[in-house]
Amino acid sequence: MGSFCWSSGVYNSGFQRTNDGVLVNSGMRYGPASALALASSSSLVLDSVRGELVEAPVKLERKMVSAEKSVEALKNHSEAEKRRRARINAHFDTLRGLIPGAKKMDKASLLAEVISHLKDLKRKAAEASEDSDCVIPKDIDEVKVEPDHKQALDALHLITKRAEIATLGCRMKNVFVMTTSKEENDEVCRFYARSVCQALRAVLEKFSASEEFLKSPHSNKRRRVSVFNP
Amino acid sequence: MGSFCWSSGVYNSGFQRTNDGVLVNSGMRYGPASALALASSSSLVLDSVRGELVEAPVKLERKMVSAEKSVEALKNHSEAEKRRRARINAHFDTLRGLIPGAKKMDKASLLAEVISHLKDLKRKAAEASEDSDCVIPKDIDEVKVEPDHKQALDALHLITKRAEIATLGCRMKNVFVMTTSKEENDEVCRFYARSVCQALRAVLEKFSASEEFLKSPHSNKRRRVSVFNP
DNA sequence: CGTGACACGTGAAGC
DNA sequence: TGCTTCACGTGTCAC
Repeated sequence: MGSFCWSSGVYNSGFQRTNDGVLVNSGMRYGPASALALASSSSLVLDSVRGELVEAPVKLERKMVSAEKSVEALKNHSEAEKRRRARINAHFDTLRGLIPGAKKMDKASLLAEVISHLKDLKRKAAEASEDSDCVIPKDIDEVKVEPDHKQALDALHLITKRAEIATLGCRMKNVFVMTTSKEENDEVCRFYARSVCQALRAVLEKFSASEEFLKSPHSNKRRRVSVFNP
Repeated sequence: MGSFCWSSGVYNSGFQRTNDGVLVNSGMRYGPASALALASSSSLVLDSVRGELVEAPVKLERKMVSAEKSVEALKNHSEAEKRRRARINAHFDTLRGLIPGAKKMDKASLLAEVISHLKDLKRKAAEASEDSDCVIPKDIDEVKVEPDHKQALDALHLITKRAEIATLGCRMKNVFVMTTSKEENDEVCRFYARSVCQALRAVLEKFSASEEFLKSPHSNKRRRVSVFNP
C-alpha cells in the first residue's frame, strides 16, 4: 500500500501548492480509493512555464462533481459510523445503569460483569420457574385414573399402611406405603404387585416425559420425579 | 488541524524525496504528534547546491534512534489497541452464546437483547426470592403474642364466624371474621373493636417494617401484607 | 515517561 | 450501487 495525504476532520475541497504548479482538487486528499478513481485520467495541472491548463474546463467540471460526490460519500460514511458508535455506547451506558456498581466501568470489565450477572440470574430464574410450575399444575401434568384402572387397584384389596404428604419450600414428597391383606394368595399378590409397579412406573414416565417436553432447550431444572421403589 | 502523510499498515523508516533535497526520516510519516516532537530541532537536509549536510552525523544518529523509538511506540500502541478490541469482542462472542438466537447478531442488537434479557431475569429473580423467603419464615418474621395480649383478646368474648386459610402458589391468604356476642354493650363493643383494630394494625406494621428491612435496596418485591379491614 | 481506554475516520466486505 | 457492520491505526486524554 502506498502513502497518501490525509486531512483529519475537515471536509474542504481546495487547492494544494506544489513546486511544479497548482494541483487542482487532488483526489489524494481523500484516501487511496478516491485517488485510484481519478488516476484513470491525467491530473489537471496549470503549467507554470507555458501558462495554460492541460485539460478542458468540461472535464474539470466532471472531476469536481465526482470528487464532491466522493467527499459526500466519505462524509456520510463517517457520520453513519459515528451514529453506530453512539448506538452501541448508549447500550453500554444502559448496562452500566443496570449492573450495580458499574457506573464508571470500562467496556471490557462491564461486559464481563454483565456475563456473570446473566449466568447468575439465569440459574436463579430456572429455579424460580421450576418452583412456580411445580405448585401451579398445567393441564399436561394431569394424570387421569380411569374407572377400570381404579377397579383393578381395588381388586388388590390394598391396605394403606402409611400416607405421607410433606412440603418444604415448593417441593412436595408423597409417600404411600401399601400392602395386601394376609389372606391373599402369595402368587396372586406378587402378580398384582408387579402390575401396580408397572402401572405406576408408566405414570411417572408419562409425567417425566411431559415435563421434559415443557422444558426449554438449555434449561437446567432439577428433576422432580426421581426414585420409585416397588 | 493540519494535513499529514500517512503510511497505512507498514512500519518502515526510510527517506522521502523532495525537490529541495533529501528529507531524512521525516517524522511527518508518523502523524502530527511525532512531527511535533521532531519540529523542535531543524530538519536534516542534504543541500543539492552546496553538496553538504546541514547538520552533524551525530545528530542524525540521535534522530534515527528517536524515530525508531516513535515507530516502536506506535507499533505497541496499535497492538495494545488490537488486544483491547480482542478482549471486548471475546465478551461479545460469549454473550452471543448466552442469548438464545443471537449467534449472528450485530453488536448493537446483541446489547439490546442482553439488556432486555437482563431486565426480564432480574424481575423473575426478584419474584423467586420473594417466594422463597415467603414459605421459609425467618426468625425476624416471628410475631409474638404475649399472654396478656391474648387475655385482652379473650376479654372481648369474640366469636370466630369464619376462618379461611387459602394458599395459591406460594402466597397465603388468611381471613378471620370475628364478632362479639349480642349480649355485649354496644359502647364497650366499639371500644374493644377499635383496640383490636389498632393492635392488629401494629402487628401488621411491625411485620411490614421487618420485611422492609430485609429488602435489598433495588428490590421490587410485591408487598405481601396489603389491606386490613377493621 | 509509559500505559490504558476511548472516539475518530477510513478500507473492506456483505447484502 | 448504496448502505451497514466490522477491524484497523491513530490522536488524545488521564493516571
